[in-house]
Amino acid sequence: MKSLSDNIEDYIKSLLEANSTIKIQRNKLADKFKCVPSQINYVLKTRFSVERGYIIESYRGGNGYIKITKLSLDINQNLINRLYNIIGNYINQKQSFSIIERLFEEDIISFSEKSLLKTMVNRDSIGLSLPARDKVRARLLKNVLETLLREKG
Amino acid sequence: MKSLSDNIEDYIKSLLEANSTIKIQRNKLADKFKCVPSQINYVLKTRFSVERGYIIESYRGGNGYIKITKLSLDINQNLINRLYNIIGNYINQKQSFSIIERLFEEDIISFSEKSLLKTMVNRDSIGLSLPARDKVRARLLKNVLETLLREKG
DNA sequence: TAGATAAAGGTCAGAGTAGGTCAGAAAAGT
DNA sequence: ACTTTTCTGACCTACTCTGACCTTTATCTA
Repeated sequence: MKSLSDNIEDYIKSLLEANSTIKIQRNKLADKFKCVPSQINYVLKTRFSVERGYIIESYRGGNGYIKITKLSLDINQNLINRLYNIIGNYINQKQSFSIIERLFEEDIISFSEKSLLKTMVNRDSIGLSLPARDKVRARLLKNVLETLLREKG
Repeated sequence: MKSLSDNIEDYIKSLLEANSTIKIQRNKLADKFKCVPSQINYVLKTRFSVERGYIIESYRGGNGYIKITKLSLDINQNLINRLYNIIGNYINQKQSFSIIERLFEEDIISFSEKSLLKTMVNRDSIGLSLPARDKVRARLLKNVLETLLREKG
């Protein structure tokens, strides 16, 4: 059974299949899914983040809207560099999962590579307590991106 | 006389006969057997471990679930299991490289997966000093082997 | 035209829902 | 009696959803 958030996510993605940029109205969408408007913000925040390759812009006031753009980077090297720069000295599990998911969606890594990487940056695998864990994760992931640049760049 | 745990075990196994992957809800199941939810975790831990050929994944929050996968053990999986058991609580870089190399030679992982894994268990990627580094590496690698069991099973 | 009102969207705390962990009590073996 | 296994409950963590309150922009009206 899919959650409300999952359904809204699916709906937005289906819109993005026809067009890489779409405009939605928050209240209308909330109405369609019979939920509170801020639910839409929650979905955008958790599923359409920059790490996942989306840009969100919005405009308030009368005739306001939310614009969602799916970035499609043609040159992988650029994407890898960008992702690399998103990672600072620390990164949490959620963000790192988003980055790995992105690499998969852009065909830079295979499905099983995705699984392996997620396993590697998983908090239980690293097994340290914070903040050491987030620091190790950042290093692991940065090194992986470097390897990917060498291999697939 | 069968214990509660035995009964829950039997029930889960009967579900797994129809499908090698099932999703359950912890609270519902606990309800069905009139026990506390953590009893389910106990059963999963004692009867559905990796060593016994099962993989457990779960998701919290609304619409949360526990996913149980039964692995069909074949030759590769036996190898993976053996490698798994070789790894203790600590493993150094050299040993881990030979395990990864072995996985590659047995066609369990691809060339690029090999590169990624080596990057991950590399001492610079982990970046800690000994013995913490070898401990983290052991955990990482064990979890990777579990993932491989799930993926390539 | 300034000020009021309406019409968007944004933020954040907290309730709700679901699973995880761990120590210790209880029961079952030996 | 002692050891191992089972079972429970208290407390923890993760994800979802709502509602109250806030900001921005457009439009209407005195």
